[in-house]
Amino acid sequence: MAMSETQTSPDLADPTPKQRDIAEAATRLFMAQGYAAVSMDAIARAAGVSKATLYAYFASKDRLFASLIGTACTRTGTTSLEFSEGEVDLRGALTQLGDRMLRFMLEPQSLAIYRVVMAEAARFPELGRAFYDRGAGASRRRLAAWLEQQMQAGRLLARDPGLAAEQFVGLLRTHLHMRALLGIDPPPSDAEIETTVAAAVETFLRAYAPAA
Amino acid sequence: MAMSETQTSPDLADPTPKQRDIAEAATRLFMAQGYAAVSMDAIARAAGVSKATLYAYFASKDRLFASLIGTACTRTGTTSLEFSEGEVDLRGALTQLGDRMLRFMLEPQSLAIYRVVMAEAARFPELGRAFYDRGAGASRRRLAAWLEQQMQAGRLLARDPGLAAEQFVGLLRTHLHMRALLGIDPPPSDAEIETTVAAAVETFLRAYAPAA
DNA sequence: GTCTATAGAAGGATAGAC
DNA sequence: GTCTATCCTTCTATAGAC
Repeated sequence: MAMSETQTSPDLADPTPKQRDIAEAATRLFMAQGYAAVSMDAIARAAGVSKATLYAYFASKDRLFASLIGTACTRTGTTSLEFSEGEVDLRGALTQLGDRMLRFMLEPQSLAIYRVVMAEAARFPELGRAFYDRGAGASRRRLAAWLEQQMQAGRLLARDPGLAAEQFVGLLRTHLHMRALLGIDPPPSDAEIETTVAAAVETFLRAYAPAA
Repeated sequence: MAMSETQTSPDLADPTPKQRDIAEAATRLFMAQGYAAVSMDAIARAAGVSKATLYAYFASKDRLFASLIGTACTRTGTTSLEFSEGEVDLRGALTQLGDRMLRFMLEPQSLAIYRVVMAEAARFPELGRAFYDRGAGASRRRLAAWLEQQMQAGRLLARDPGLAAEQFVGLLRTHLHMRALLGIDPPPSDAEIETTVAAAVETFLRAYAPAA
């Protein structure tokens, strides 16, 4: 539980096939069921190895979980958002950006990692930080920088770009997202997503567009 | 696990002292640690009763959890939001409303229940529904109805009031909320909250205020 | 490195005394 | 109704054979 740094962590950069099997099975199970509900037995079974092999690669359940979820945070953090440079159709750019971000947030993978990190952030504080810094926080930084460019170019009103970025994301993250997180209804349709994005862009532009 | 409805559930409307002790202890533990991480032993110990007594009141761990968290959803769902009637200082009303909603969302209790319901919604689907219907969904309905009144009175542009309500809440739920959920930093200061609310109201009004 | 087998602790749930 | 004591299962982790 102390998560000491002395033990060998497997080199996930160059995994053996078994390491890959273990990592994939364990990640899938942890994301679906959370930390406490998944046993090392279940992981070993799902990975097709024995528990002894599992423990040969990962010193403990704690470290296995922290390592895998941390890695998952990094992987999902690298969502490539493309920010148009130079002269820009602002509405089009925001729509494309919003569409990409919202679809990403609604992916089962994203929802699962969000759920599990939130649930375990108290027990694994470094996961909360990793998730934020590599995920939402990183997106915020990049979006804020891009919005600041647009502000300096006079295409948006000069406001706090960080706050503007958060507001844009907030406008995207309507109850569509919450309901998906809660597993209340089937995945939203393309039409619902497009409606939400268009409305977010519309509101954002009405608030941030310079007076014509 | 099947959560059948045949078993006696304790009457939580008129609880004995022991029922109260059990309910309080178990709710606190479940909210802090999640379903799987809390043992019936731990609950019995925290409540000052034996496990047998625990099982005299609740047929299983499943039912104990579902009953308590469902109750907690109902309790927190009844956040009294006051909606000003008649002629209204719209900015003032929205600011007051936003302040109240954001502070409520940032309360440790609210964050804890949000986390645990998200984490367990797959195993306890009725909890996801209860949480939404009695919490965010109910607020949305009431806020949407109030916004619709304002729209009909000509104080706001006529738009989809449900979407407008979600956007207002989305503007409030910035990274302040996410960081609090992830336990990343200490509770936000009054100043941070007020800034966030003021910015949300400003953006919302710029988008929804009729042309002067 | 990988397995089978198992130790030792903790889990949910119950029997039986009072 | 409440307790103590216990059953059986499952858990994490490891020893020892190959």
